Amino acid sequence: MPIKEADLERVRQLPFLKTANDDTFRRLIQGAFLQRFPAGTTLLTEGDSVDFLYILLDGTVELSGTWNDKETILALLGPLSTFILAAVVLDTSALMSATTRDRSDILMISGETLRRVMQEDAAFGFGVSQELAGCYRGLVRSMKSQKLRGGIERLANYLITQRIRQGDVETITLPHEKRVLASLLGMTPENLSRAFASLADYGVVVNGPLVTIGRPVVLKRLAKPDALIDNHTPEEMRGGGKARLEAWPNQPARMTV
Amino acid sequence: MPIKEADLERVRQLPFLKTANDDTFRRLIQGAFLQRFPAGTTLLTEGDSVDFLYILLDGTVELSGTWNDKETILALLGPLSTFILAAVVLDTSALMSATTRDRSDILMISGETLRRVMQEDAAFGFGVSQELAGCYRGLVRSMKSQKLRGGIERLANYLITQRIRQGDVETITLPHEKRVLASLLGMTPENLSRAFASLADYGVVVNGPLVTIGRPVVLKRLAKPDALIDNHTPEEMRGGGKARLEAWPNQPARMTV
DNA sequence: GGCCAGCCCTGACATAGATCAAGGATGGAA
DNA sequence: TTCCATCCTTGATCTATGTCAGGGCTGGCC
Repeated sequence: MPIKEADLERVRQLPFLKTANDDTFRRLIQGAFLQRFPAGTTLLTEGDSVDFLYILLDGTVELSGTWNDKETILALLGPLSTFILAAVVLDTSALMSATTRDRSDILMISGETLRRVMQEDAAFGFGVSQELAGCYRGLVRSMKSQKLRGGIERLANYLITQRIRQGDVETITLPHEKRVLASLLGMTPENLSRAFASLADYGVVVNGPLVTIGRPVVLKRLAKPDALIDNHTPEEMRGGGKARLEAWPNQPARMTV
Repeated sequence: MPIKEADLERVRQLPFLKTANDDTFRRLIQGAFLQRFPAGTTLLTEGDSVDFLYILLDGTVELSGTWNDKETILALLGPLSTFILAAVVLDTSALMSATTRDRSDILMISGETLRRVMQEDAAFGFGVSQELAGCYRGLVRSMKSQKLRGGIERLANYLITQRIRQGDVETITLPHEKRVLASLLGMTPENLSRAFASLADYGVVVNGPLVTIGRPVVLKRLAKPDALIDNHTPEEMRGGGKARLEAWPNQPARMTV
């Protein structure tokens, strides 16, 4: 699948590639290729050695981990997300599996090339560091959410985050199946159902994938959102450019825990 | 407190400083200073803006997060650990609080200088990326442990990890108070106590901070340790040098979840 | 020695969350 | 249309974990 010029333009705007010089960028995409995967494709299984950096241009990718026949979703990525960067930088095997959840267009960049050019283009290397730092901070937030909050509180905060990211609308659309959301939030589908049911007392009405937040203030009083856990950054992340916009440098709508 | 030559030597051996050129290193330590803190000092509260990179030369530091009057310990660091690197790289505020747990010697490096030299010395920048990637992977491991295992299993794996790091001895010494360990493992002190009690059936005998693992094989059958969650890297990390040694590039004995 | 604070353990109890089982809604395929 | 698979919900039940209260042990200090 040929790489379209428009795609290159989009990729070039990624924070960690924006700082790269033209030669670096050229070398990175030289050996890169774009591939379209159907939904449900396993791109990578945990433990696999990693040869490519993946950049999701379109679609959805799920990052998951397993142990003892149990599985949990660690992140859900939307377009213009980078993944398994850490494994590539360390030239080691992946700790998470990556699976497409929708049909997805993915740009794959040689890991070896990436490591090489990082050591020659300091500005690019700095960009990669920033990206990694953002990923790290995203995980810290997830971890705090997981260890400090109960299931209902995690859900309430998820809804509030979605509401902001979808533009302060009254009715949001859940971007994923409920059982997927449940795993992301660290609970069973049954418990997610019950959690939604308890939120009825707080003005939350569920209708399939549509969730109406009737009394945001009341919900907020329950959720107690916190800038040091919940990343309420709306849409304008890409564009601001240099601004610190903190963690998750390139995270669009759907991500979170 | 003057920086001793021996300390500089040790710091210079940190993986992410080893790759730096001499000029970079000189510039980093130029404005750096070494400070000794008593136990229980809060170095940084979550939400604070971060001006320095901290390098723990001696002692113990706890990284914690809070929400809604609850607190949880996210990591315990021993000598030659770097912390809040991510916040420094992004020039943003800290997501975790940092507190000394023993008397600690800490080297503080100007964050601004760090960011500047990263953009001039690509090899150093690459080292920082590797360090960040290692931290990220450490957190992924913690997250998987937290979401996929129950409390007893987390404890069992913690003990197995400690046993390996302390040199495959029969009796290990818990490096921290039990209530601290409980928080790190994501449970209450009461539950940790009970978890230890249930491990008696698996040959674990507790005597204050001394834990004897009588039947490691039996314990292992319960714990089901997994290379993609538990980092069983023993001591020789520092020294191997270039080897990928994977995550947590500079993590000595006490760390884990 | 006697006192006190901090840490740890234990039991009783309450709550959150998981599991099991059943049934309803939806949507695609025959 | 009918059939079937998938997803979601709900109730009953069980398990894990948190909470509260009591008490023992230790070590510092008067």
